[in-house]
Amino acid sequence: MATIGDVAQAAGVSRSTASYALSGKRAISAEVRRRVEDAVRELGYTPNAGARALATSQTMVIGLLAQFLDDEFAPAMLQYMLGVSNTARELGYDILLVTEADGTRALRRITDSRMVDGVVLLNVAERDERLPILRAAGQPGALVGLPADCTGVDVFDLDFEEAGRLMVDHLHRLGHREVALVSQPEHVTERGGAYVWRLQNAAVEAARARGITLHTISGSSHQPDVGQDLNALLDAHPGVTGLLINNEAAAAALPTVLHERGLTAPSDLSVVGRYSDEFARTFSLPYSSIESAPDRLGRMAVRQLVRRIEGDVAADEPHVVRFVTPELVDRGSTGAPRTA
Amino acid sequence: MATIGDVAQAAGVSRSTASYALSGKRAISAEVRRRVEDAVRELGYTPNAGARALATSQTMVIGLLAQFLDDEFAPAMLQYMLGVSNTARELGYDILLVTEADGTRALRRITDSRMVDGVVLLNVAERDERLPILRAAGQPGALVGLPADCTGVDVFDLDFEEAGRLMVDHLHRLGHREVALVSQPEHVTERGGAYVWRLQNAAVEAARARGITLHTISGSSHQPDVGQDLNALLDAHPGVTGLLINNEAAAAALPTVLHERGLTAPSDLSVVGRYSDEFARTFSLPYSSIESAPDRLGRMAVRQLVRRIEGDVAADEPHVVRFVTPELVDRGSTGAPRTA
DNA sequence: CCGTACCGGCGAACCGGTTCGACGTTTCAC
DNA sequence: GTGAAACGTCGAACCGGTTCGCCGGTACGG
Repeated sequence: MATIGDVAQAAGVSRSTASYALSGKRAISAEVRRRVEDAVRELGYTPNAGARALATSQTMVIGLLAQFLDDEFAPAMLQYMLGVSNTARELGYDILLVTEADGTRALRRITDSRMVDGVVLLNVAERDERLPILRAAGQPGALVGLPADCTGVDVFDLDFEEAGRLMVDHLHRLGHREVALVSQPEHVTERGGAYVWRLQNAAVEAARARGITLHTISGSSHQPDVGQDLNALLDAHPGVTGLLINNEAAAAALPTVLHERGLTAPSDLSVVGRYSDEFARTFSLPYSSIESAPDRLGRMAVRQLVRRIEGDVAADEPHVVRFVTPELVDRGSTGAPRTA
Repeated sequence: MATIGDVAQAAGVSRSTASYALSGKRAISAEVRRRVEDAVRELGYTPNAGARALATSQTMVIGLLAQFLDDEFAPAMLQYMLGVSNTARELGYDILLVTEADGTRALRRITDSRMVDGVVLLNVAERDERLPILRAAGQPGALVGLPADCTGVDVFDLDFEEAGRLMVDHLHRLGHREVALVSQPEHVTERGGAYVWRLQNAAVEAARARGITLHTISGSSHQPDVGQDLNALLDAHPGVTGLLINNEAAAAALPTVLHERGLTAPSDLSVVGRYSDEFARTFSLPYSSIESAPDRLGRMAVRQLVRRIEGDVAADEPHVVRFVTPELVDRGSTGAPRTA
């Protein structure tokens, strides 16, 4: 492999001059610049990433910590990862992917060894063990998901409270008076997936304010079971005319369940989900839903992270906690309740 | 951050001695080793990855090129990625994730700049543009997917020919005489997804050998459409008693289609799919299927790649092309044909 | 008793970049 | 005509590791 020394020699200049000619950080005569650029082309020179990282203490790599927890719906994670990865590349960064089960050890490893310039944490829990380590590392970090303590990091998440209200209000306006909310499995909540009860609490509150009945259950995240959960719910509350689904597995199972019970949306039952548009298209879920916008959140996180890395933002500028306003995508699965 | 110089100073030895004490590449007295290790602990020393890479020309990073093509079923890719990532970590390597649309440019970038010690290519096409670049790079590479030209790389793939035969034989043995195969969309095949027709050709051949009728169609990879494709198929060939599904989207859509037509498997129709067990569990697909073993393939690819990187295998040792023997997971969706 | 081998440690060079300070030439204002 | 500023280039130092060669001291065999 050609080094910058080879380039300099071929162009008949010193190494430093070659470096300046390529970086443009000092004035270089047009003639010399041309000779250097020719040499680069001819030798197929590409700077050695390790050497550059050592000299500049910048790696142009962002760490992506994706936590795949049991009982969580994996395909949804892919959307976030792609949003992060593609945006990073657009901004000139590569992605070091970490899927290690022990996220704390992994985070320590990549920050301590200076493999990355900053870190994106996905699937952040209420009290995420990775956060203290990230703060100690002194590297910028951006989160997708809302922890209890946001100091020192930039945080991005869907506004799940607003999502809960929106779901309830939507059905309330259509005339529904008894609805049910299916959440993620309890493991997820206990492990710190705060978004589950953020949405649920807001929905409960909105239902009370509107004076309508809201049943809440947590459905399994695996498939034979979640179908049974849904059936049990519908059996237990025959008066329910609307379903709110904050559980991807439940959403995916719902078409089959409704078929089996001979129900169709929206004539028999109104349904509102909460998942990404991509997810809806892949599985042809015909339900109106709150767009969870994973690619957008990943994109926002990386954008802000890169601003911090590159110092475009003053070090003392307060960190942001930004909530994406949920939008309801109408797929025609809601209407007036059946006039039982 | 502490450097090895700091460690050496704290331990009262030279930098080289500290290095040898940690690497064990030369004999060091127990006393000195203890002092060095204490200093490491005390200072929280972690070697700088860039510096080490520069000195050893080893980065301990593997490039993972995941190609997300339109009209291909994205969630399946995640399984491969996780197999690769987790195995790499077990072997001491980190993963540089590349999802760039232009895989050739990305591959050139990460190899030329020596960011990685080797590369895993996913979703390899019949004539993959990334291959010539990989060969020119002179870095070891492992592929998941079978290209036309395998020279210079290690290749791992499911034995799709055997899978096609297995599907046909299985239904033939049960007494079926007219079956249909649903493949991926034609875009996928045209773009070089050779596995589609590798399976199909073998299935056609096996059907001829057994003297049974096999209809073949290519279904859409998106959902509203693939359901229609399936309905059209069943309408056109009412004599079909068995369905072979080599198309994840079709498999996911099938339960709904069968419900709508009032059919159940296996009493009305026998069904054999081709997808991963993980996929089956996530979507509760109740069909017997050929296990596509994405995690296993990813694991095999990384294992072999690391062997090459670490020189455990002689440079001239022939490269391997290894086919995983498909296994049929019985989920009870096949039986004797209905005695129409 | 001497030569040799080995042990344990040190100093220096090297990996391949970037960047600072210096220095000789021009250019230009006064 | 002279001093200062700007321009273009170079040499050297540095980033933080690893590794090679060397050397003094000790053990050991002949």
